[in-house]
Amino acid sequence: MPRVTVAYREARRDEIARAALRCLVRKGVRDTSIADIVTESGLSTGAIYSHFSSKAELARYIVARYLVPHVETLEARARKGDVIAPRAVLATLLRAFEEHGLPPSVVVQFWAEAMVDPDLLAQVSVTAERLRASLQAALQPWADASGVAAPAVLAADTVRAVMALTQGWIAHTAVFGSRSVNSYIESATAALTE
Amino acid sequence: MPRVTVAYREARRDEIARAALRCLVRKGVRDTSIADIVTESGLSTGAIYSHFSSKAELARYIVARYLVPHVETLEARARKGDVIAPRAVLATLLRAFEEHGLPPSVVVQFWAEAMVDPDLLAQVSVTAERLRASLQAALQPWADASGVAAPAVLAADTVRAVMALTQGWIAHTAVFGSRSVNSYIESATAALTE
DNA sequence: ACCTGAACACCGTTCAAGT
DNA sequence: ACCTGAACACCGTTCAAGT
Repeated sequence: MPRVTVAYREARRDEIARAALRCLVRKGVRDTSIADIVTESGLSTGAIYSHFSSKAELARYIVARYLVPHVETLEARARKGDVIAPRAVLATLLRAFEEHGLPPSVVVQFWAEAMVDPDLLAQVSVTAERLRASLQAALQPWADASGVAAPAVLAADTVRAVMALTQGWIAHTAVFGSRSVNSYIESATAALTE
Repeated sequence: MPRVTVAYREARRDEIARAALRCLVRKGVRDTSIADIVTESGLSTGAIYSHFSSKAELARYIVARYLVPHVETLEARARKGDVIAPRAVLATLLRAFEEHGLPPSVVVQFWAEAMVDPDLLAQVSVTAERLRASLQAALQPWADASGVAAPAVLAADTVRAVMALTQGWIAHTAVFGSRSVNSYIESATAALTE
């Protein structure tokens, strides 16, 4: 029987996760220790471990708690118009990402963590699948209007491409420094259409 | 005064780096310990530290030693033809990458390391700059033939786009599983040209 | 039930001692 | 000069003891 309410527990988890996220943004995933999170949150080691079974589970919680709202914002934006072209979806996706607080460098570090933590990879995959399904729905009118034989296949392939292009922008921005969304889309288009 | 030749020293560094790379591919960057490299190489902790000042310097050496040859192979391929379109450069780049042994998941992990190790970021930047300059030279004939007012600017922008598209393929493959080079290029083109 | 903080196993790195 | 491996500071995690 819980002595505190579920809401209290969730608030406490959130408090820890927010403190952890501030550390991650400041110091990076590898260089953030439990001791850092203890200092940042003002709690003790044991308190953190009574809410999360491990550092890895805390990372998974952060992905679920702070990346999913990002995805929801992106979903909402992608559905604002009616017939939306893939370029517009990509631009919306990248601009929404730019405006949100999560730095590309942190996203790349979570990808790397997922390469080494199967549970985190599963978490990332679930989040990505939600985004994928939603973007595909947003692109369906465009695919239908394209007059192609199999518009569902076109929409599915196009969404994967949009997601890969988003990842390209994130990785490029993280490694080589900030890059304008417009010039990325324009030069990628020029490169592919020759 | 060195008791052994420079060549011997370099061979020893290589021996350690190769053992380390086998560990990285098998266990991931974060989960490879010095103890693992000691076991894999058959040397002692001290022997490794008498050749590399830290684990970070070993990582930098691996990037310089095993990524630069990749880059050289890509450079060579990119220059095989005469007037090469960006799509062909991208396809060559991705296919060369596919055929070489370095898994995309390891590349993503090195990006993440670079986010947290300024010296490694500098190393990655130097390697990338070499590749960039070489690909730009390979694309110059195409840019000149395009009849645009500033072909040098077009070539420079296009190369950045090709590199970002390559990073997109690497990140997408690492996170969502293996993806065919052709379908990636085709669906990205379809997405951008609407 | 939730929390504390000392204790534990393990990590990267150092260094006195060998050859 | 190169190498050994015990020693050190620090990491993530556990757990007996408090409230």
